[in-house]
Amino acid sequence: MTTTTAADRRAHAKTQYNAFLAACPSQRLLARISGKWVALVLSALGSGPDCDGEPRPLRNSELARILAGVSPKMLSQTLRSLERDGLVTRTVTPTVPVTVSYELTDLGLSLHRTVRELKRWAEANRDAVTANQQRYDGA
Amino acid sequence: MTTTTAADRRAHAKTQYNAFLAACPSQRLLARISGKWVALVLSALGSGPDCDGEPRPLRNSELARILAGVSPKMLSQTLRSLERDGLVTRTVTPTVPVTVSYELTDLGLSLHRTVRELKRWAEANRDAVTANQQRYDGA
DNA sequence: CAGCATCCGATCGGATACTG
DNA sequence: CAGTATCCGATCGGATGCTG
Repeated sequence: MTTTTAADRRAHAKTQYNAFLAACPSQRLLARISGKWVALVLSALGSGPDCDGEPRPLRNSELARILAGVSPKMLSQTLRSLERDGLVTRTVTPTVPVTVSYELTDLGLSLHRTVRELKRWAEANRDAVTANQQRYDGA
Repeated sequence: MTTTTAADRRAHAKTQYNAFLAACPSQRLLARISGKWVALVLSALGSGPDCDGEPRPLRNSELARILAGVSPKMLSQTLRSLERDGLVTRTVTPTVPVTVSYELTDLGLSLHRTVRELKRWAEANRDAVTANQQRYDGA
């Protein structure tokens, strides 16, 4: 009985596909930037504390202030994953108490520019999307 | 006792910030495209079944085949949210059994182009990021 | 000041089974 | 064929408390 069921085939396809997805750069990138705070951190570091200036390094506490609602845990977690990917650098200055500052790398800067494109799309089409949603919900 | 604690202030800031985030177009956009299948659906509809052609409408089952590992639930859910946002159209042809096809709207097409930029960044920098991660993990 | 550990609720996504 | 409903595990993100 070589009954290969549809479920079997799907299971196999899924395994294959998961492997593909895991290697897929687009998926990895999306996973990277889709965190709740990632884009905001990139934005803060890439546009300065007022979100409309030049890139410049920021201290942990400055970031915490700019990203008003962030918990220490998520800020830390976000920054470490960005550091791991080589998108930001972490610099420790051994003052008392210690000072830590974060800065975009060139790689991070280039991603920031790309993300800004997305942001522009969002700003340009926000109203259209909202209108579509309301039309859809009303129908 | 007007002891406004740091926690109080943070709670307030958080409420404010959550409201801001909810309205923030960037956040909404990220929430939109960061679903596991959203980018893949956009990509399939925007580049044809071989992911390297012209945009063209696809049937539900075609999408299911292209996105090999997707469950019916997530495919449906993803498509409906995209439809709600006015990024895809859903067309029902009353054959027997019914035929449903999905197609990018102009809005969806413009988002697809933006997402492709991200994808290009990912492909161009995948190796650099992977190398950074390995260096980080080894250290 | 910076960051980690723990606990917990909310949400996401998958498996399965069922309807028009 | 297309879509829905339910259940469940995994993950995400927040709150709190503690360390160097």
